[in-house]
Amino acid sequence: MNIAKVIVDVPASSINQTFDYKIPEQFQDILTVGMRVIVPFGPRKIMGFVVERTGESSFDKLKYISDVLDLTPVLTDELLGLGKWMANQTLSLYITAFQAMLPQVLKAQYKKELERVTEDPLSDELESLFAGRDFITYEELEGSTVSYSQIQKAVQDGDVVVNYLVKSKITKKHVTMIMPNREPHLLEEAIEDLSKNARKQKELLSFFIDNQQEIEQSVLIKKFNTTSSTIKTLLDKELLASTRKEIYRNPYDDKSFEQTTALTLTEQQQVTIVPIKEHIRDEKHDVFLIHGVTGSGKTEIYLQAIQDVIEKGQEAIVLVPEISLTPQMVKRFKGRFGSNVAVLHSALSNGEKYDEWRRIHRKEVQVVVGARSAIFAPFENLGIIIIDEEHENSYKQEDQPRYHARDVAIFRGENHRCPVILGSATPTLESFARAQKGVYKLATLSKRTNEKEMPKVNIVDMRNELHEGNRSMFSRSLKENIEQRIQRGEQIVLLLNRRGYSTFVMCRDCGHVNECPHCDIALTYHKNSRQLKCHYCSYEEPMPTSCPSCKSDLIRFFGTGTQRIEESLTQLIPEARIVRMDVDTTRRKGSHEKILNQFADKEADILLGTQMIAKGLDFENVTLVGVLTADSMLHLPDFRSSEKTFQLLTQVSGRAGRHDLPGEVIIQTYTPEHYSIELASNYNFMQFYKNEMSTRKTFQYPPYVFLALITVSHQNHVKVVQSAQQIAQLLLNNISNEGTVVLGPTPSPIARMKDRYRYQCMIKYKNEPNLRTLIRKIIRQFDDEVRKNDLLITVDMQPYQLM
DNA sequence: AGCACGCCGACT
DNA sequence: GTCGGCGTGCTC
Repeated sequence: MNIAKVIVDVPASSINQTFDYKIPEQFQDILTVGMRVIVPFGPRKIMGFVVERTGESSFDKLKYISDVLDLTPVLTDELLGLGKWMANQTLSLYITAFQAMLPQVLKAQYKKELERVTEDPLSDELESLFAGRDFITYEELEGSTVSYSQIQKAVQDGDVVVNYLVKSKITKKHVTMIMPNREPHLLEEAIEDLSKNARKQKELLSFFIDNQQEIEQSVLIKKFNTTSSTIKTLLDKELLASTRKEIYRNPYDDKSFEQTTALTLTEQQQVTIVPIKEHIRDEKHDVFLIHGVTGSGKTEIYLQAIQDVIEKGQEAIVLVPEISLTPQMVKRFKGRFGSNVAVLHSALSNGEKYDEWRRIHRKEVQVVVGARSAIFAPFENLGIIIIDEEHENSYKQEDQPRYHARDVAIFRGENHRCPVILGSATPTLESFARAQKGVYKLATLSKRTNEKEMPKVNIVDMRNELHEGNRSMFSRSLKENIEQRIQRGEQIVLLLNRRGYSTFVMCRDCGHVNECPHCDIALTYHKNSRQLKCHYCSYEEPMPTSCPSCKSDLIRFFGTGTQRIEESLTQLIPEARIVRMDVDTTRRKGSHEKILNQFADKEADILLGTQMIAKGLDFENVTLVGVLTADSMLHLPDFRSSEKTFQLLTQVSGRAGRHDLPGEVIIQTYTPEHYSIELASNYNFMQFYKNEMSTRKTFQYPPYVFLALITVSHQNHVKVVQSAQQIAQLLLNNISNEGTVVLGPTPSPIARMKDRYRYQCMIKYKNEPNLRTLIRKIIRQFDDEVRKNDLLITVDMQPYQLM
């Protein structure tokens, strides 16, 4: 077993296979499957993952592994299998799948340097560059006048060598610990020997006579109001000793969470949790879909199920959508399980993420709460996996590997024979249909734990407002209600559903719209910088003063940013104190929490924001929720737009009247008759499900069919169309089932991005067992084009964003 | 992907 | 002759 099969860190389809290496003697005992290694690959050195140990190889000129990077495997056997499965499912590369399962800092970085190996004089240029040193980096070389062939010659002559370095950017945080280095009685003697002036030294030594333990240097310095030089003197005399100890960054101070205990469950909660607990006890896999209205106590069910898992000595993964947005969620888990919880989310720094990951890896915690990628937590004894707000599309990764966390969760649940819980007030049609078919087990929580009714929802037809001369963004009813709440000292949440709606610039005379010169998309106006920016590339230009097309100066920006709403709201209701929450105001770390705390402390009457305020927020004083434009994303080219609208309206309505005060919701819309708006206002999920399912059936969309989306892009328009047509033709010629439909090629909804034209083919299929193999085969035929002519082909086996 | 190698035209 | 540009093929 002295050969290792390695997946190397080269993201190219021609390298998507294992490479065999001999294991040097000194690594024979320690090298295990799942570890990262450094291997020679051609002339350079790169990182790779060991996926198998074997005794034989069909390749006869094997090289040796150069180095081993880990003491314990970073990928368990299960995760290796998962990575392989995921790569096959999503048609991505093994190396990409493995990297996606690990924290960023474990990714290798590569450097090249030139080393001088001779005393003989080199060429003048090289000599001045080395300037007496033995090494120079390639960055220095690039900025110099030394030519490539000059180096080549020096290498050939054996005067210099090129070193290929593999660096890992692991950043461990250390503290210095101080401890006594002598028996107490010897320290006593030492105090006697010290001069009278050495007061601090004596104090320190007598401290260590009483305390034989180690103590952090910085704490010691503070405690005795001294400096590191005093300590150093004692260290030099070898009376004290010091070690460097690695510490974890703890983004949450565990002590600050008030401890909670299990609540008594309602009857509905009880009925729901019993079968889950049985599955935990019997180590049986099944998927449970908990369809529970907002406030029905889903989280308490999660917590009590996890309690069982912990008591069995097993582990739990909880996925929540973008957790930085819901500090309240973290609080609930930390409050119940304390320091037994690791938290992984996008707002953490890379170092913090790595620290949390290591706490999981070392089995120092049993629970992880986190966003999408937390599904890869390296636990080996999972007892439950929970996906809260199951319908959220942030569970789908939008770059390679394009996986859906729900699928990964179910795969892991099968591996570990443990239940997977999906929870939502508005489940996806996919999941709910599976529950109806009995594939998932459905549990319904129709009652709120506090027995309160859901807030009443009023729909305002904005067309009437317009007819009656109200051209503002606020209906009379909404304005009156806001004023009323402010008078009563209650609070208001206003949602601007901005997707597909932002502020573009248009000429009122000729209708000219300023577009990005590199992408087929209107530029967005940013007030702060007075610039027009493209959201897809980095292009920006100053706001024009006259129309570039007809020179008219009637050029205005249209649409509705939160900034504009805030301005007009202040005009309308001058006494209102408003806090705004959107991408602009939450960019800085911690600003998110700051805004929410400000609102919670009643320093503002109105919280105005985009979708990010729709989820998980819970303020007891909020009695009015207003949705400014409910239908703004209804007309996007996306078959899920009705579903997304229904979900958003239902979620945001749940923000009102969660406590003693009754809540009310006002939805403004230009299409009040649309079923997704009407049914959201009645909280009628079942009817929405039926309606939407029948449209999905008519137009053949999921869950009735599966989708696959192939996108082709290139600078040359003709080339894209040609290649996309060829791909569509190859698909058509080779599909095995008559029910399979190949649509397109059609231009993507954003037909050009970063100067590249984009065309797509959509495949709708019910049963096409060889589709993945077929697509892979077709793409391989374009390998040459991809490499030589900069053609780009991407495949999404489960598209959520059709852009 | 990234690197070496080899061929070619251009230039001191 | 020497330099840099690009196409080709290989990486255990």
